[in-house]
Amino acid sequence: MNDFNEGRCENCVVRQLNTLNELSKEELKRISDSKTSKFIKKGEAIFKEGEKLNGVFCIREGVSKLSKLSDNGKDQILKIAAKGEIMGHRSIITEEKTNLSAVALNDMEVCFIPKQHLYDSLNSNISFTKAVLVQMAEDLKFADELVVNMAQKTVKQRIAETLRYLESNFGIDDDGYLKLILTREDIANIVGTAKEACIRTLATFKKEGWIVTDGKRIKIEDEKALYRLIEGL
Amino acid sequence: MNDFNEGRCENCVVRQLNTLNELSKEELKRISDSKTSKFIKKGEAIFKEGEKLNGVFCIREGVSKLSKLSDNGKDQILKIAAKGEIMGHRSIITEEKTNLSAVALNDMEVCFIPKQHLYDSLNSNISFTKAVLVQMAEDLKFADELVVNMAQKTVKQRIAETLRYLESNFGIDDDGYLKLILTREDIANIVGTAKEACIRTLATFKKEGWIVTDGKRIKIEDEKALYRLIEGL
DNA sequence: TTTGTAAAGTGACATATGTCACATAACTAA
DNA sequence: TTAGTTATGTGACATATGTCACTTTACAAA
Repeated sequence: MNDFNEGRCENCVVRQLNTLNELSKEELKRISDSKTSKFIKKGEAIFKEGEKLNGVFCIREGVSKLSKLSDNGKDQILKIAAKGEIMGHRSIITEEKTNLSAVALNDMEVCFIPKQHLYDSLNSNISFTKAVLVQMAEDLKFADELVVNMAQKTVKQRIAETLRYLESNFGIDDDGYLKLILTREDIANIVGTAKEACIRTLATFKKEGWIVTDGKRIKIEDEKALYRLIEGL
Repeated sequence: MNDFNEGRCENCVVRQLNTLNELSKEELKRISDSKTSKFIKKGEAIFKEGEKLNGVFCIREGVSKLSKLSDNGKDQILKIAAKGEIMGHRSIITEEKTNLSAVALNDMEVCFIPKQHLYDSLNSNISFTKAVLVQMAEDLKFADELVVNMAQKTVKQRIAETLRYLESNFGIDDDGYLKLILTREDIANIVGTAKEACIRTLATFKKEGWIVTDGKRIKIEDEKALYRLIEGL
């Protein structure tokens, strides 16, 4: 975590806040200058559950999964974070060890912001603090929905929902396939099922003509059908 | 929502913030004075999912369940809020309709704080804003854990976990029974299962000698066994 | 290319859980 | 108290899902 290279970061927190027009010019520069960036290879961890973080990470390039180990030894993916998103801020705010692990889903470049910078901003800039609060409130709403889905929906429905989520959040390539390519196991870990069940479910979706697959790649063919499945049954 | 009586409230937000030593005396008084309080009968709703709230509620007395309707028509209980806790702040912060319903589990007295008061404090008092942020970050961590439990644990484990939760958060009465008495259906709605499954699971716990029941009332007899179940299997 | 490893996929099977259809008990309001 | 309603409890059954034990395929490194 020490071999960070100096670098500028126009995305990340700064960009998010910029969007919100909340950070003063000076503050923006201060945070941006202080940032160092690091390259992470696909499959490598940025941080691990239980670690004490010294700052937050924001994503300059690439995608990361945020997951938590269950007592039964399985990994539950709670969020997929992409360019511009921050990771690790929750635990910095409560001043605890992090409750999640972050692992790169493809090659990444991340920026590191020492926690003191964050605390300084939280203490001095109320607009900044409010912006972080609003973000956290939205994350909480998302988590609430996730709980309901996990508790009440079938594996089929959750996988359909995940495909929809992947499409709307990460888009499709020129051939119409989901841009973000996950292993079947990762998909299983998102919906909280076994990889075999995930594979079989995708196979039935394919048989129904709702999706097309090509190796790991998935293309949604019948969005309507997936929607119907997600809601009714 | 209009028949609130004028009243003072020493608990609620004010008390929470007081504990944090964050609110200025004047601010404390301002919020406290502005508050009106209302009595809610067991089973009545304080607000319903999808409503636009004009402020937040804090609990002076009694307990409320916060739940969300799933597409399949079932109610998922996401949180049980007790004396001193605030409800509805998430949606006020993001300025959306509320995503949850709040229903009284017993007779309650709640205070209402108009949203403008909250906004004023959020805008002027950075310590207040930070305190709310920290609270929200903790809620988020709790939600993360809930997701993992829902996704990875069996109904048995989740029910055991719920009993432990009820004991540690609401305590036991003189006979050792859980103070907070819930219907089997409510417990089922907490763990996301059918009420029949809940009833049967409690029956096996009873048969194993881990709990004792008396009508709705439940007493934990063998805490260790429940712990073992929650973790391993 | 070869070879080794990780991922995808399949089949058989056990089991947990949901659903339906009731019976019974507990509570509530008149 | 009585009647009506709500909650508890039980049985039978269908099905979704997890687990284990493999085979096959894709991919990456030597």
